[in-house]
Amino acid sequence: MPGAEGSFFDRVYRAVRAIPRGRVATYGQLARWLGVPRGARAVGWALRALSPRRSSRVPWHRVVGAGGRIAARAGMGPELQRRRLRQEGVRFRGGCVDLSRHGLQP
DNA sequence: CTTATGACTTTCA
DNA sequence: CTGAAAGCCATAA
Repeated sequence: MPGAEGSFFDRVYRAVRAIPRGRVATYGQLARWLGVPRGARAVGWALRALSPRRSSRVPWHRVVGAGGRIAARAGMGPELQRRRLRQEGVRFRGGCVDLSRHGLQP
């Protein structure tokens, strides 16, 4: 466990911050990592509540949906997230991230 | 305390 | 492969 201290939000942020550069994690995996196998939505909630100030220290772009699908909000996210991930050397297959290559545990 | 919402996931048709 | 439905968690009102 990455640290069961603090609020759920803090735990989520800490977990996201712990994602190494060039790798991505899915909501479900983060939830499982936090001890809540079915709390994927809650993780998304925490990321949605991220402020621009906090986002600077939380690599939210490294969090994707199941199968490497981009789940960011339509309008602001998908493109920016894809661009940032590619900037970190993440390979894309179609419109999805190659989890077999950049998954949390390859 | 109850209801509604959402950057999700899985299953079935 | 695409689409719809149900399930589960935390937060806000």
